[in-house]
Amino acid sequence: MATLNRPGASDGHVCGIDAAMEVIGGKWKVLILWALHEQPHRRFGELRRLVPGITEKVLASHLRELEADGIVDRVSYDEVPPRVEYTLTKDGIRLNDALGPLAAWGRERAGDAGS
Amino acid sequence: MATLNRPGASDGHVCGIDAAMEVIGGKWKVLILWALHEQPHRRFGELRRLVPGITEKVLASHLRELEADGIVDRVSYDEVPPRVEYTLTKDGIRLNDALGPLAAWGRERAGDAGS
DNA sequence: CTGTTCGCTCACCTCAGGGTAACCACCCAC
DNA sequence: GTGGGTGGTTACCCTGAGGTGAGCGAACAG
Repeated sequence: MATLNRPGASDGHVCGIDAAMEVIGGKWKVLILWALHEQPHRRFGELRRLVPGITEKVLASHLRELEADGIVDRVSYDEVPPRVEYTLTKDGIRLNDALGPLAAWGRERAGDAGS
Repeated sequence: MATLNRPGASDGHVCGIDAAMEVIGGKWKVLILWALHEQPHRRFGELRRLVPGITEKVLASHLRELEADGIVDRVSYDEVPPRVEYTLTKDGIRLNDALGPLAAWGRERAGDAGS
């Protein structure tokens, strides 16, 4: 509905999708989201193992961005050795929900040739 | 469940989302998709105008990638001046459908502060 | 004859996101 | 004391997606 060619869109986005794309635009973001979706309350090291190939730096920075975007919640326990847990916020859960159909589409076309 | 930590995923993807992300990963892909969704059968120049800020080179390459991925259909009429029309394929339409919830999520959090 | 439209293509350059790797403070097991 | 585990941080480098600008070949307006 003409969301695209409406010049007065709020904050530079022409439709909701690129607002979402800004959040999940990182290379590993969706994988982190997915890992967190399957098993909430993961720790840093667990996440690193769950997302094979990611480096600590990138995992940390992505986690920070997701936290800043209100997608994940970071809880650090003041123990020793230091323990930090990451969870999805309500917004993050809804984001993952919204990602569901997209995942289904991708899986469908990966399995089926997509005729 | 456990799609993530399953090492034997088909072609390098751990879940359907990153398969989808490969398709819509370009900076302007979703905008093109969205423009095509709102009004099918757009021409190159129209698309360029509909997606403000994109350059010809990038539009052309993104269009080519989308075509290679079976998302858009390219029909070139052998007239003069040359005319080319782009349409969404059935797969593209379903992709846009799958993008719907994501767009809703983005719009919701753009408008609402996300409490 | 010049300029413009149309749908690109080519060569070049920039820049930010991501990769590499070392390091930190702390504690426990050996 | 040494090594390993915790959860990071910092510095540097590097690749590739994307931006810039020009041109092309035909027709048509002026």
